[in-house]
Amino acid sequence: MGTIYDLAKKTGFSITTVSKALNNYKDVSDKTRAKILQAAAEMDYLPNAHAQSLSTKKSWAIGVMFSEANEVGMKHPFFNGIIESFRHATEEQGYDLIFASRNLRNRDMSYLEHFKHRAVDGIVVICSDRMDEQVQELMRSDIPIVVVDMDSANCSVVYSDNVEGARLAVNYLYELGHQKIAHIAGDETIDAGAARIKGYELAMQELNLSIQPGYLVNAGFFSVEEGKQAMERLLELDDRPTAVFVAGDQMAIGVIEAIHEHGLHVPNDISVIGYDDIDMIQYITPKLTTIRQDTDEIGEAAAELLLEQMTAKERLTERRVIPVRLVERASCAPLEQ
Amino acid sequence: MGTIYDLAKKTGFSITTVSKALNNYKDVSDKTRAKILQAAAEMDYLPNAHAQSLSTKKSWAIGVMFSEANEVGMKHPFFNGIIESFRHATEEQGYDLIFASRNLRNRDMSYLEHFKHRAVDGIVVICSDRMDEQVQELMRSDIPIVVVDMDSANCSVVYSDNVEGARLAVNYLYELGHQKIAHIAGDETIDAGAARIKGYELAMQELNLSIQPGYLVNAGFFSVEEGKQAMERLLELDDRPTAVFVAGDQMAIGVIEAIHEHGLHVPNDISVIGYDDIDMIQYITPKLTTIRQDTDEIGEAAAELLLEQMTAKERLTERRVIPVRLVERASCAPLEQ
DNA sequence: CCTCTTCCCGAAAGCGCTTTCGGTAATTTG
DNA sequence: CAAATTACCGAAAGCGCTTTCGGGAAGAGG
Repeated sequence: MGTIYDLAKKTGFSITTVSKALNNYKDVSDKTRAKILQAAAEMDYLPNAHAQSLSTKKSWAIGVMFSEANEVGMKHPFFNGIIESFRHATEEQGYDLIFASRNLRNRDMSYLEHFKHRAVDGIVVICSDRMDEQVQELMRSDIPIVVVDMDSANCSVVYSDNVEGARLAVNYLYELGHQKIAHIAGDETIDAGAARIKGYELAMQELNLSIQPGYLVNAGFFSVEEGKQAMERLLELDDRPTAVFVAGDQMAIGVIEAIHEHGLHVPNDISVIGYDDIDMIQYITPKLTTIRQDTDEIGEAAAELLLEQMTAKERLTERRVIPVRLVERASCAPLEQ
Repeated sequence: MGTIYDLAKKTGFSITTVSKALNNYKDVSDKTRAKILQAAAEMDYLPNAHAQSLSTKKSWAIGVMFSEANEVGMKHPFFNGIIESFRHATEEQGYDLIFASRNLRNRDMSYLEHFKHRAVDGIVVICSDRMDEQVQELMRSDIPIVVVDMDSANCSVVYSDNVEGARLAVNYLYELGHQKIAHIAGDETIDAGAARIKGYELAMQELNLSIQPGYLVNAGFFSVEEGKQAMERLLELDDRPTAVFVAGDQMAIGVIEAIHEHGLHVPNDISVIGYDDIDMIQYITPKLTTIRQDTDEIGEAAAELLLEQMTAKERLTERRVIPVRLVERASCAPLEQ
């Protein structure tokens, strides 16, 4: 591989000139640039990123923080889709993603510390837990940062229009004739969960529908199992809902399972609508009607906001709300009188 | 944050001593070490990773290469599970993962070049395409490397016992009374696909069953759609199989869909067994019986082999074959005469 | 009391690269 | 043809850290 010193020796120029030739400075003649470039090609020269970063104070690396909370890590299809599109968008600009471990050779440190240690140019947080002290710390720091799927006043954020999504769902069910509409919700400590609850309540109010006791049930952290348990609570009610809006597709899967186990039919007995539009719901029975979050768009927006912030020297706090839409499949049916 | 120079100034020692104190050298007294450590804590000192790497020639970073081939990227649940467990295992040793983009500031370079540029300590390749020139180049290089889900003579590899897995599947179907067993296969250019074909043929032979014409159908690259199409070809046969072993769960989903659309029932009319055991197949109807690949184990083994190789200075070429097991669910039934 | 260890510490070189600044040679201008 | 630009190149400092090596001070041994 070799260094610029080797290149200098080989071509007879100084390392200064070599470096300039490599970096397209204008004060080096075409002839010498050509010589140097050729020599570089011949010896497979590659600049050392660490040396570059050290002297330019730019690392071309973006740190990503995933929530470890629910042990989902990079397995969750929704967050996955986002990070994948985020990666594509930043990669085009020449950035690499680095997933930081939290221990630096035994001594464990915070994410912020680790990212400072690595001297990343920016950070993306993909994690729904606003209570996480680590996330708070990141948001307080002065490193360019963008937060996904969570709101915050003091840094750039991008998330889906959850209120509107919930409204779409409720209105859709209403148009099918349903009035007894329940909501199986995500935990309120998670922004997405809270916003969907808000949208649900708003929509019900707008339609002059009252939310019956027990119709709003907290199902925690979006897992299949929690969804199932929540639905079982609804099924125990004397006055059962005829339709239920579920705050996440995974939960919705559990919901359908619970309904089936009760000997009831989806959608004939109970209509179910989910949230997210993860791939797998096209293959369950019945195919799930849901509110689609555009992970591509979210990832791209996040990349855009972060890049913006890395070039601007000051802290920006733009908020980008990505539209959602309803995807009609087979899990909702008109209410039969 | 500050540098060791600041620390030196603050404590009155030389940067040499500061560095030594920070790195637990034994030739610095407890008293001065304590002073330096405290000063470091007070000013939130963090070592600069680039400077460290530059002088130690160790970056504590592992490059990961994903297949971009089928546009799955990090979305595929199987590879995802692997990378997640790999990450956990390497993180414990203090390594960070870096997902390299392939363009360095406009000029696009190969993965190998990029990894050299970044001076990673090792590489993990999670990608099934052995024909990919980029992968070949990586394997030929002298950077420590481990390859997942693919075989190779000249670097460390880890993959599932695909031959045995196929055998398990076929034997299971045979024990249920099936004799007309078809195989919807992955492409032979992919090692996993080829090995499962081999296992299928071997098992059939061991059972003295003949593979009828048309019973071995190539379904390409493991997608739902391709699985569906392959099954449609089987359904057109005069002498239909009573059971089919499908080389991947996603394909199996398509297979089941095709069968249902033909007005037939799984498993009563046709038994289906998949491969992988991805999460979602527990939620389709019927729940898919499958051969489980242990992604946790695979990821850990990969980490282990890579770490081994990074400490050993020479090239190791260990091969680790991870056992698989059959997970019985509801998509296979005894053959009724 | 002198010599030999042992214990601490620091000077300096080096890792590979960027960038400022100044200087010489070539070119243009009037 | 003299003066003023312009074009091209290199010395040197700096980025933040590690590590070798040598030397002084203190303690141990005779």
